[in-house]
Amino acid sequence: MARTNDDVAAMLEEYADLLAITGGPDFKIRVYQKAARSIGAHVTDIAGYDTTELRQIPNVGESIARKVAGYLRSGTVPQLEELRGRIPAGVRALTRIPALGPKRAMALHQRLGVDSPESLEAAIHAGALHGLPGFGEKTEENLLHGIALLRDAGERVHLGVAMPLAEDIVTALRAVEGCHRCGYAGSLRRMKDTIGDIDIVATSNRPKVLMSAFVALSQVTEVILHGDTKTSVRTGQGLQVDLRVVPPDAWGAAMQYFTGAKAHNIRTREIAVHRKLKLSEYGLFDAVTDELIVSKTEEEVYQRLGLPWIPPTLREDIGEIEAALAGELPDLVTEEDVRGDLHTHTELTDGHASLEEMVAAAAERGYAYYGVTDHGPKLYMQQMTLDKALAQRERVRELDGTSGLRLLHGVELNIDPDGDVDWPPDVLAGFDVCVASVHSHFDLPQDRTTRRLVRAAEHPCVNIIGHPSARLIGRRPPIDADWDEVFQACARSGTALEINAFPDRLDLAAELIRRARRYGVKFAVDSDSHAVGHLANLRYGIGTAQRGWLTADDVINTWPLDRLTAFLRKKQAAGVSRP
DNA sequence: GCCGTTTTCGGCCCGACTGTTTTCAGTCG
Repeated sequence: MARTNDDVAAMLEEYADLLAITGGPDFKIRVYQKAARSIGAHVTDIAGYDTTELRQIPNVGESIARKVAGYLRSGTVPQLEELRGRIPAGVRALTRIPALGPKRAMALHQRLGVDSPESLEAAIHAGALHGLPGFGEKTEENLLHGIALLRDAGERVHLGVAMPLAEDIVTALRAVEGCHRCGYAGSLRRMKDTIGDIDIVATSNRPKVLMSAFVALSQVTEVILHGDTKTSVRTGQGLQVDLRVVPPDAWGAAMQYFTGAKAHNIRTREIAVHRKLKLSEYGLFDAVTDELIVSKTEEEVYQRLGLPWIPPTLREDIGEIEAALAGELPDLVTEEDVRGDLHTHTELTDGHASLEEMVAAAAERGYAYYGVTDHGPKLYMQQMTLDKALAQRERVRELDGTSGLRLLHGVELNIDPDGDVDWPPDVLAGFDVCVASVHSHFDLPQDRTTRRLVRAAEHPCVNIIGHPSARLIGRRPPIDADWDEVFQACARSGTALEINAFPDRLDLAAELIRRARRYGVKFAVDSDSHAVGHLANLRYGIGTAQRGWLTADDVINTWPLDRLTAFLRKKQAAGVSRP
């Protein structure tokens, strides 16, 4: 079930879209978009807020507060209903066609009665657009292409798809003659869990050479636009890749410009304007004389705006500007802080490598400790038994300490629909670490799912709730729980929440991490590796932890071993009663 | 419609590319 805030944000976005289609003033459209973002990013649920409370939220003033309060009460907003009455829903859908915006969507609707992508396609084939001002032959062609693209929707891809592709392209471009620097920016650098397109920034004094090399890459199947400083292509899997080339001295300004979410960039450019400056991808300039002030590094750009450097993973305009101004940016956890992995598998259950191979790979990564957590017996297809687990424990103890790596023998338990787990407490007490996860029954009603997770968290032997929402990005929605209640149970019982680093999970998601953190919950960033190559996925989990504003102190597997083991044992020692 | 170390009124981010234009509007990121 969508949270109230997301529901209200969607309502305000629709209002902004309909304003744009009806030709409303730009500043008004922007304000509704800004209010939608602020409410979407607001950490507490606004259900039950009155207008006074609503107005405390940035970009929510008298008028929007009144609309939202009315919406919370009655589920409707008269002004929105009025616009909906004038603009069929399909006209808003038209603006999702690439290269067709609100202005021309409205023109098509008014002049031809077009009210959906399907009716636009029919109108083009019928020749109805001939003679319509602003719609030439080439435009018709582009619109048909856009409709086709929309139809077999190039879905957003997860980090595990986008990152390797971006790294390949960056590597190829760095080898091109005249390329000074090259890197990826955009949502990929912000480590967003899904990526709509890839932004690449390069510096060179000979941009044309780079552009030619770019469009000639083997991954490229279509050139969308091809200019001297900006070129966009589409890859075989339908992903758009943009390359921007700027002069070598503009590297910092360009990376700043192309990394931030749009909202973050608007904020930084507004700050520039207030200081009589102008910020673009070429640098920070004096607004009056147009004289260049800084451009070489991101640090310089932020510094001249009166801000500390803001880590890419925070650049969403969800409070990082305010935190930066107040000197309260979190000291984010990094991959270097991580001392071990606490959720991994071997071929004893569904892993693809032996215990020895996994341990060697973990040692290679320089970990201080490493948890082996094969599945418990309740996941029947894995055929786990207590004897097998105990035999594995003996082997783990033999390997412990070799290559300087302390091994923890653990288990990934299955949380059943009632919140119970595989083995009785006396068996579980023998494990060094217990992860417990949901693997089935994903669509229970909210109250049952909440109780299920709360009971698992309160179990005296469960240390970590694995992939807590059980989502699979693009394939399975998160389970529906009252997360605030779950987070409180975790904080109360000393149970950590996992940030599962598998790129199609990234679970918990950043928004829920930010909410959980407010209750004082601790986290474990784990790879859930089923093969040696998966250990490196941890970086995606760290990116997600950063997007959740976590510091190393929030993440138990950055702690020294003695602090970690104290945390893992504390529950049982405290004798938390079995629910 | 919102906001304020420039302001309670008067502002509101910036630049590239395309297509249809003869200098610019629309769209995008």
